[in-house]
Amino acid sequence: MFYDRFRSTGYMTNWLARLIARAIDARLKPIGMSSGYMPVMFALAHGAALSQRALTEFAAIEQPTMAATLSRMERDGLIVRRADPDDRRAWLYSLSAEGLDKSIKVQEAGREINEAALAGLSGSEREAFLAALAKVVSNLESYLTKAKPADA
Amino acid sequence: MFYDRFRSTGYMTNWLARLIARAIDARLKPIGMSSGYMPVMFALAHGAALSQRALTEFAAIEQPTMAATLSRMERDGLIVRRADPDDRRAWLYSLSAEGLDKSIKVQEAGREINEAALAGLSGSEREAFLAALAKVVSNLESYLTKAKPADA
DNA sequence: TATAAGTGGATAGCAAGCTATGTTTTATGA
DNA sequence: TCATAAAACATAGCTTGCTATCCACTTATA
Repeated sequence: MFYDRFRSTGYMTNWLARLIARAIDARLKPIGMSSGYMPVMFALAHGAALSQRALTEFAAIEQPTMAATLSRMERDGLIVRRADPDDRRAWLYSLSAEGLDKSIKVQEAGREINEAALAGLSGSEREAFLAALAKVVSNLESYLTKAKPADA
Repeated sequence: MFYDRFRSTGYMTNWLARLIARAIDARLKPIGMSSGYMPVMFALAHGAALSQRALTEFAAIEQPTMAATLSRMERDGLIVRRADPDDRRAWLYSLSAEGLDKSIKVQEAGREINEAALAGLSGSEREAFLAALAKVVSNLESYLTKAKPADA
């Protein structure tokens, strides 16, 4: 029997990620935001001022991706940046008044979509699912770091 | 206690999808392919000739995304297309000799990454994980189709 | 204290998603 | 039959992600 993509972690995960992003974007677009902004909104929600580097690590994305995201968020008036007084290379980002206000809507949207996603799963099924997700992420992380030196 | 993104389906799923895509791309790039080609490679692997519409449905993506993917695959010599004799609007896509040859590598890469992803999970844990993924995808599908008419 | 190495960001260029919209052909129905 | 609706594909424009590379500034070291 050949490859059943509905039983492929890669296929299903990609599909699910796109569906969730679409659902989030549908909720956030009317208030001028989108799914890529979420990690930044969460990181800065309590008034923190973080560097691009810190935000990049928080969101677990690559630095140029974060740079582009921050640039769009600044364009949209959600964040402000000031020079880091201790390092002339760096900037410190924080939420604008508008961004702080909207960060509540972002949390609501996140909770709503997560709840819709897990509908019909029991408490223990949810626990098992989230635990498996964490395990699989960790597997892939080590798979990717292991692959690099082997090539060299 | 505030939002724990490591227990958010949306966050973890997005993270996992990116990790898997990276792992796949690392395997496929040396042979001139990438993760977005996979559904098409699978759909056409046994010599089928399908329309863009059929491929779009198979891959569960939007039509313009498939159009762009097919255009890159044609550029890379993996597929050929001929006019549909029964419908002058449509094209029929199939794998080139090179594409057919490479489709085996794609399946191998898919199996390898899926296995790496699920490492350390027991048989029943894998079953539960895949079942939960299917359930959550189906939840999101109906959430999205439900949301539209409510807005109108 | 110079120089070398390392770090924070910026930029270029591409892939893979999406929505919205246009064009051509096919199908329907009054 | 002919007008209209529907379908297949193309195109524009945007977001979010990646790798590779460069510049400027800091830090470490000979």
